[in-house]
Formats: sequence, structure tokens, C-alpha cells
Amino acid sequence: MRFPMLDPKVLRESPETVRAAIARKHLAIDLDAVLELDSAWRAQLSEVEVLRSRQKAANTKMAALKKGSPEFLAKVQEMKAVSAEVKAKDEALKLLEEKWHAAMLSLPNIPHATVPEGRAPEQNVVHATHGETGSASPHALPHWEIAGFSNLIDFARGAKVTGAGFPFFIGEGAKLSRALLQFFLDEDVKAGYTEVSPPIFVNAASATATGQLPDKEGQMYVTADQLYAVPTAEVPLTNFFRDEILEEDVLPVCRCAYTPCFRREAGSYGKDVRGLNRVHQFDKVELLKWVHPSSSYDELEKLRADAERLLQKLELPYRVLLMCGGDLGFSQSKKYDLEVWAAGQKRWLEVSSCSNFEAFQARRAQIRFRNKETGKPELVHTLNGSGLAVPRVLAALLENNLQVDGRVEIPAALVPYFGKEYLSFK
RNA sequence: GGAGGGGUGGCUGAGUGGUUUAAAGUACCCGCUUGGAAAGCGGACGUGGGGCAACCCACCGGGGGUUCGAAUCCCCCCCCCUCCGCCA
Repeated sequence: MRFPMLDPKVLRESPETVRAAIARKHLAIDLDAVLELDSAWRAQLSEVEVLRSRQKAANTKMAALKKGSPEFLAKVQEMKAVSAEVKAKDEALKLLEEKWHAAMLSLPNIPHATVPEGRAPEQNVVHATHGETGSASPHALPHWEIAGFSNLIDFARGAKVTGAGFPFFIGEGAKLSRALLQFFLDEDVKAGYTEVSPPIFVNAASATATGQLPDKEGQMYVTADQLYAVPTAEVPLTNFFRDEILEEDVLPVCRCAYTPCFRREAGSYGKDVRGLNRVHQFDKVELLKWVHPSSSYDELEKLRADAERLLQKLELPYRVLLMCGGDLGFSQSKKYDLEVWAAGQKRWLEVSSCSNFEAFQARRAQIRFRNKETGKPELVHTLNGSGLAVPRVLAALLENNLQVDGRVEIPAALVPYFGKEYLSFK
């Protein structure tokens, strides 16, 4: 049995809830067709099961009969027909089930009541803004235009060696990148997350469980033996508990992981992809939580606060967006984006996306906990968010902290990691 | 990469075509017993799906096949163990 992402019971008992969710996410889905498939599938299932029941009953009788006896042979003839019927109906059932499954996969997660109405990114709500964005020094430059930038981050040679979007980080560029990673991990561990270093390739089953497959197959790099380079640590981390039942006591489980992230970014173009804004390989620390359903929205606020604290300690201006229904991902119930201000480009760069998936991912990955009172397994709620993505934070740091003399001031919190108070492009 | 051996419930482990409705043990849970516990005795004890329910169906690593009928036979794949080879 493969699992849909939305609870089929919600669809049956309250189709209007699903209809409303589709509307709030501004998706075009023919729900009536899905409902029709659902009842057709159930009807067919019941037909097959009745026949199977007959087969089982006959089986028991035949076991008691003498092998070659006329009664036995008659029974074999009788059951041959039933067997053929089961085979045919079972085939039809499988076809229906495939359609049903595909239809169920097309149904999005239901947005939380606090998600604002809206169709496009412009309708996201600015939940909070921290730090100054207006007073950037007049000499602020996009990071790729800073004199000597390619001494630290070399895109040209990366393109020669691998391809566009695979830069080399050199000298103090590499050191700054590593300092940020170390800082993020240390802070996340302090906040209660257990550090994990996961595999950076996953198999198809894992990529399917977190939803990268089949929809985003074109966004992943795949090896000759069908392993997928992770687009985010979310994939191996979430799959850690796939097909497992946890004890209720262990919740919430909070983990963080650094991995390089690989994204083909097919279809991206223009100013979005300049410099470090969008690359095919980048370092990121991901935060992940497996929580009791009753606390997932509290945990979402904590997760967001944990990610925000990193930007605060780096003294970078940023804002928090509460995503509107139309800009909410397919599988999310509620999502905040953290965007750092890049003073040179004069634009916001997304560095973290903190989401509550409720049971949507957990159902697909079959991650459950045993309810202590009932003794029955229930789906956990999963949440994740970056804490944080390195290159864009690094870019913002370069742009915001660029001094008149061409050096970059390192924030106090990062100095112990970087080892110096200023970075130089020479 | 090569050769061999394995994969059955939380765990141990029986089962090589049909009363298997997966034995038995063990752990956990609930009783009885006890001053309390252990032992002992009794009961309960997997997951998913369908059904208002009674109940029914599926699941023995995964997927196909043979058969009236598959945990059991056949094919493909995955994983684990032992040895060999290669190697950071």
C-alpha cells in the first residue's frame, strides 16, 4: 500500500474542507473527479475482497478433502473460474488504485487558519522587520562587483572545472563560509538540536517520501546507480525515521544537519542567478523537528525564532514573511520565510524557510508515534527550516559590512570563528 | 567486484504447497497471588485498508510469476553476515 499525502478520511468526511484548501492555495483541481475515483476504487476493492473471501473458504474445505476425489476435482473446476475472476478484477483494481493514488497525490495540504489570503508573493504578509535597510552606505555594491571578489569566490574557474553555478571558495572566502557553518551548527546545538551528519545521496524511496519525486525529479542530480544528490538535508533527515513508530516520550525530536545542497535550478535566469544568489551547490544547515500534533504550531514559532536568532547575532537586517495561501508550498500548512537584506543589490534574499507540514509528510513517509493512552500509532507532525543557507548570508554580509577601504567588517559573534575582525579581498 | 550463508511479529525462533486463524518462547500491559516484589497462574498483546457495525481483506525484505490454493516452488531486485579481491 502506498500512501497519499492527504488523509483520505478528511476527503470523505469533509470534502468541503479540501475544496476550501484548494481555493486558498489557488490551485486548479477537479475535486469531484477525485471523489468519484475514490468511491469507484472502494467499490472495486470490496468486490475483490468478497471473491478472496470465497477463495479462502474453499481452500479450507479442499484441505479436508482427499486429493484426487471427485469432490476435490469438482471444487478445483469451480474455483478455477473464481480464480480467473479475481485475477481480472484485481487487475482492474490495481489500475483504479493507481489512478486513485495519483489523484490523492494531487491534493494539497490544508492551510492553517492563520495563513493570509493571497495568490501571489506580493500578498505575503511582512510579519516583522529587524535592522536598518535604508542607511546603506553609498558605496555598497552587489557582492560580485566588489573589487577583488573573484579572489575569494571564483565563478569562472568553477565554470571551467564543473559548470556555471559551481564556484570555488578560496582563502578568506572559504574561511568565512566555514566560519558561518560552524557558527550556525554551534548555535543550533545550543538551541537544543542534535547535530547529524547524513548521507548526501539518497535513494528513490527517500526522495519520494519527502515529495522530491516524482514532481521535482528534474531539479535533482542523479547518479548512474539511481542515487539522488540531496537538494537539502531535509531529505535524508526526514527519512531517518521513515516507516518507524516512535515512543511518545521521545517527542519532540529536534535535529540539525549540515550538508552541501545540490540543485539543478532548471529554468532559473536573470538577476536571480547573479553571483551567490543562486548556485547549483551550496552549504546549508537544516533544522528539523518531529513533534506531537498538539504542539506543532508552538514548535513552528520556536523554529522560526531559532533561525532568526542567527541573523540577529550576525547583526544583519532581515524581515519575516508570513506566506499567503497562494505562495504556500503544496505540502505546507504554514510557512515563514526569513529574508536577509542585501544592501548592495538593494533586495531581500531568502535564507530560511520555516514550515509546518503537520502530518502531510509524515503520512507519506509513515513516521508515527505510539499514543500512550490509546496504545495506537498516530502520525507525527514534521517541521523544518534552514538555519541557515550559507552563500546568501555570506553575500549579505559582504554587501552590508563593506567598508570604504574595501574591507568587510566581521560581526562580533563570528570573529571567534573567522579569527579576524576584517576580511580582505586581496 | 567474486564465492558462500541468511532476511518470519518488539526480540528469539518453528514452519519447504492446503485447520497457519503464522507454533512456541520471551518482553511489555492488565488481573489473581503477596506486607511488597519475584516466581507461579489467567487474560490481553502487530500494521495497514474497507465497512455505521457484525465483520471482511492484505501483509513473512521488495517486485513479478506458477497454482484451485504460496511464508513455502520459480525469476528479478534490495539488504545483512562470513571469506576473498580492491581501496580512502
